[in-house]
Amino acid sequence: MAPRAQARKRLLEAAIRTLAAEGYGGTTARSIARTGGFAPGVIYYHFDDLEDLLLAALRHTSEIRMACYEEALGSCTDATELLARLRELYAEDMQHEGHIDAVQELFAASSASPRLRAELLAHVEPWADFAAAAIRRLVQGTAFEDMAPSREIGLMAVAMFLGIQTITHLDGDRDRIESLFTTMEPAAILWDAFARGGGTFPDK
Amino acid sequence: MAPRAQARKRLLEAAIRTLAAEGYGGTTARSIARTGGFAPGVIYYHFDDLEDLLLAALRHTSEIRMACYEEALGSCTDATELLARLRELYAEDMQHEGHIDAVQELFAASSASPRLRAELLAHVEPWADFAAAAIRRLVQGTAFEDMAPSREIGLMAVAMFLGIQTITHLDGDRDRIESLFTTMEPAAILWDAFARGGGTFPDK
Amino acid sequence: MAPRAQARKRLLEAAIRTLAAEGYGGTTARSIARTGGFAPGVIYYHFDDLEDLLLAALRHTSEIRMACYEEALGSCTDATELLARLRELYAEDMQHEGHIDAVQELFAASSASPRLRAELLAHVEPWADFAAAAIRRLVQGTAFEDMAPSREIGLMAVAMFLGIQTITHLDGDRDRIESLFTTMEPAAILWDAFARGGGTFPDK
Amino acid sequence: MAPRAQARKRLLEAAIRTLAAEGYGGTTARSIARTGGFAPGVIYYHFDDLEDLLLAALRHTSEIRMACYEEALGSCTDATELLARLRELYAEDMQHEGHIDAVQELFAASSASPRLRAELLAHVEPWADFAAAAIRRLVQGTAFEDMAPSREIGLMAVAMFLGIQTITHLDGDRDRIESLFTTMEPAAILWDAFARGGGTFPDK
DNA sequence: CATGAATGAGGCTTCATTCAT
DNA sequence: AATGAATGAAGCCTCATTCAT
Repeated sequence: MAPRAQARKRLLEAAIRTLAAEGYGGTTARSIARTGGFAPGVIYYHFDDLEDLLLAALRHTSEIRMACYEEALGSCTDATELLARLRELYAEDMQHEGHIDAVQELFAASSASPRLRAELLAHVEPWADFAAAAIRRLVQGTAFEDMAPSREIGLMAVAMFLGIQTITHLDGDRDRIESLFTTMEPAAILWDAFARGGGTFPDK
Repeated sequence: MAPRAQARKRLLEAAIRTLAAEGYGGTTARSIARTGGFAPGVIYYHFDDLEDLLLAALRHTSEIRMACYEEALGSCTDATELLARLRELYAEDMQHEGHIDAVQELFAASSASPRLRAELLAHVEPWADFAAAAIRRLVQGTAFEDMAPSREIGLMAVAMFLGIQTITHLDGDRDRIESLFTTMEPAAILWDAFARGGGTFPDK
Repeated sequence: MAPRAQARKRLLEAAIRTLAAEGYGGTTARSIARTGGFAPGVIYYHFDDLEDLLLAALRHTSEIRMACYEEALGSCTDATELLARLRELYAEDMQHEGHIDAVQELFAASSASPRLRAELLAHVEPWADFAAAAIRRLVQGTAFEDMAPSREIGLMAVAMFLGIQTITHLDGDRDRIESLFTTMEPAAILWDAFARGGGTFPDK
Repeated sequence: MAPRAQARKRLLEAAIRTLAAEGYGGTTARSIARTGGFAPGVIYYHFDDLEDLLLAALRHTSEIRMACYEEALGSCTDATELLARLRELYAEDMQHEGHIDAVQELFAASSASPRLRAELLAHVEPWADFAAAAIRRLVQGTAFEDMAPSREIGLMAVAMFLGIQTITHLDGDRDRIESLFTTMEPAAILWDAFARGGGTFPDK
């Protein structure tokens, strides 16, 4: 790998790790450098500014995660299975360096930087589309098929994800999310029964 | 009103307005003082430090809004009506000095301050309970009555609210939220028909 | 005197003294603060920028000096006397905190700051006019009266002054200037004789 | 040409061009390298440090210009012609990569570096001598011959040149200099008439 | 109660310079 | 000979906070 690209990657990952560990407010040139074990000056050798580095880090991590999610959920038509896979993906996210926490911090900081805001907005769109597609697959063939204006529903799904993240962040209690997944399970089972029944509820 | 309390209130409101207008990053002792038309020093006369002021501002605004919401939604058992009232409340929120934007900024900043985090967490709980109660009223007497572990559902409602706020913040497009309310309308109508039918779907 | 104005004056004078002592390159927020015995932050309490402070210092010192020169030379019609008074003024300049050296440094730095450049240009104009007026008084009633397009001549006088400063700066040898004044003396005497002779050269 | 010497020359010229284009403040190792299309590191291969490069650049450009001036003015005994040739040389200077601007910037920076100051001083001397010689040729055979202590007059000529440069720099208006040359023309013509008359003024 | 001048720490960024390749 | 990544010091500026008035 070119030394240039390798160095950039080191910086991107130090930025992500710092965001996750210290929050946006604690993500300074110095703290990133400390995390990555390099001098603060290097940042400016590879990026125009801190904003530039953070933007690049956002793109870097978002691409990686989007690819994972697409592969894992791309062909899922079953609510129960969808839920199970989401649960796994989420657990995986939590272990990988804190990608999600980093992104969360960037959302939080968005009002500080127009460029960051624009970049985040550009990332929300594909995630909403992706969520909408997943939901469309679920709804297909049921009575709700025509009713769901899936664009808005996709956006709501992304919103819910963000909101849950935000709250989780507050107490650092990741089990809370486990408990939400558990809460959803019966609903997913019910849904699948309904959908398989051709869109009518099963007799109780 | 005691002059002391009046002065405090001036500070609290200046803090809220500054948070909404400049974001957390732009909320400094100086900018708050500029907004409120007083000297920066006053802040330290009434509060221990900036964190203290911000915490008090959070409590102040949250109490006021909670009272409004309780009065407006407290007795609502009808999904269509609930949606309509939420819509009104939201519009009202947007006009009142930016309470919501201010709170949003504080969520964003939460990772910077443990005390802030704790305070926000303490506010999420009652809002989740409140949302859960509203949902319980909706579900009562339907087939879903026993199924919904309403605590978690209440939390998801709050999460969704936060998430939608976050996204709205990104592009400043408040119409997007209007469009979500519109999206939900048919679902609310359908639900009411189902609920009034004693928990069975109406024949199509 | 208002504390505000007093503080500003302290800063202006510290800036002038630092410019004279350390040169433009050595005139940093820190060095100015060290010179004046205050914290670097104060500068930004009273001025927008370092540039702003330096501009204000230029105006401050230029006004003071212009007033002195006007008073001393305003009514001088005699070359010998003019020269003698210039000599005194110059000696005085050298003792007063280094106003001249400071201005010299700002000229030197002008290519670093468009605003500084504009300000200096605005100061050159009145000095050139002032020099032109002095020369016009000398020439009046002689054969050269109509010939001298005094605006340009005034500019040349200012240029010469600046250039001599620049060179003097190089070796710090102030006597060199004394020697120039001495060089000019016979020419001044000759001129006065010529002028008093109604514009014809005296017999040798 | 030895590759070594060729490389040095590239550096020298890049330094001159950068000084002229960006000013002393903008002349950094990086900006010089960018101008010349080489890596910043090369500078330290050929020179001890930046100061060393700048000093060498000063010598380089000064030698070249001095040779030009000597050739063009060396034998000129006529004020009118002297003026005309100076005008040409000056126009030529302006077109050649900005030698003059570069030197001007170095004068400006002189208080930052004792070595630079010494070097400039060493260059002023020969230029003053050169100017003195030119003036001596003009004065020869006139009534003023004995009066002019030409060393000081030479210095004043150099000073005036520098000062005019400084002022020109301020507004970037090169026509101003043209206008000064035009202003001097009648004086030169008058002088030549006087000198050719053997040192007495022509009858009017 | 309130003011506003002052402080000092710390943030971002640039730069001369070094050094492994 | 040349490259370009990396370093560490230092510059500008902002900010929470204090304190004399």
